[in-house]
Amino acid sequence: MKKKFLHIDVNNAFLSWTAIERLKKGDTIDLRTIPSVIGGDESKRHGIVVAKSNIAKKFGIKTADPIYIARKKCPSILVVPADYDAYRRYSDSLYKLFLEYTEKVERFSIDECFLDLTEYLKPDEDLVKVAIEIKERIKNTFGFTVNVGVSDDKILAKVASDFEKPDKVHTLYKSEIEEKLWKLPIDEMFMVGKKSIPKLNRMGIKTIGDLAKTEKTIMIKNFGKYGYMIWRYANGESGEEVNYQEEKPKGIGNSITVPYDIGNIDELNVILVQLVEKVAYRLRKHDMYATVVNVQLKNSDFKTVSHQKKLDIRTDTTKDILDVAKELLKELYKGDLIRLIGVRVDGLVEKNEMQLSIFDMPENTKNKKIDETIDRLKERYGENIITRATDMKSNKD
DNA sequence: TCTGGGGTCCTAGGACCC
DNA sequence: TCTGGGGTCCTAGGACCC
Repeated sequence: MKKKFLHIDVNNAFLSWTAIERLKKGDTIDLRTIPSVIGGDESKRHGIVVAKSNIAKKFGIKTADPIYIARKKCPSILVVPADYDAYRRYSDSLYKLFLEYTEKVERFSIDECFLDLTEYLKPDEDLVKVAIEIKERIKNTFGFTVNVGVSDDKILAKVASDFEKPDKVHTLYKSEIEEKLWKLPIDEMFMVGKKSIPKLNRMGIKTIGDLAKTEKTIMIKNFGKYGYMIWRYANGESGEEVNYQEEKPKGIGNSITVPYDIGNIDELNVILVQLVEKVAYRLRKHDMYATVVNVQLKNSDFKTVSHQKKLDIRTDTTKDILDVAKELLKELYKGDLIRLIGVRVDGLVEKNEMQLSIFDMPENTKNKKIDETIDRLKERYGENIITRATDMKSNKD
């Protein structure tokens, strides 16, 4: 049976959502009607463009541009900070709305969802009509616009939602790919990034059609699995399904670009503690254990290095993770100037799957108790209220 | 270049085992 | 030792996405 997929993508999500929030709070200027961007704090060296208004876009401002570049392109640009709590709320409301249409909803990112309506439409119901209805409902209920892609292939639905914006419904059925997809330049293909483009160009592949018509075996020979994947995508044969079961995370990470380069390990350790606190807290909120700990450093030359360690025992305690993270940092740090430090836990497993080994319980009990207490305080008073006493030595001398 | 942060997936090479 | 080949696990790094 022919599948019925929708891909819904919020237009300029972060900027639209911030604009609405500010209007609600009495601001008279709609960020969407002026040259504006959502950006990080330059004084903390987080200064890049996260989202832009359509007017800002007309000045040539692109996502991930440093803000000083955005200012060069448009001196009158208004830079506004992000409000991730608000974004999470809008995302949740959207998701709830989609569940009225089908239980097969996949949250692909904070501002994108896939819907599988194959078994949820009445015989006389038209998929495009439903798409338009959803789009209009969102606009009327929340005050922001979306694009909806309609297709019988999941990835084609995603590509379709990226066609002309904003506030549009586009179809890209498999039967339409020759006319609507193949003429597009290769860089507009989903999953084709700037590293692959030169290599594809050298093979004479300039359009998505060129890719689709290249021999499958040649793509596999040159790009391996990845080559086969993008070849299928270009041919409208992704075969992918909507993953609507709530997906458990496979890893949880936290990293920060520090306000100034750091050249000593004691200072790095202090930040490492904060990062591990956050990561371990989120890990416990997911009711999961980690089996791998990873520490990453980026130096002032933007060179990135990382070390990871598989744990002997799965854990969710801050202390266990911190002990390993400190070891990894020590191994990793060669004395240069550090711009970014990050911690990740990987190889996550669900708690209920765990075979309780009585051998690793006693010494863990104390740390578990500490974590539970801290988590409760965080829930009551907010995430930033409490931080474990860090390495006091580095503050004393 | 004054260049963020959160993810997923893949690959290549080394260690180790039989 | 002038040392095969296959499988698995682990690690580091990179490409890509939003």
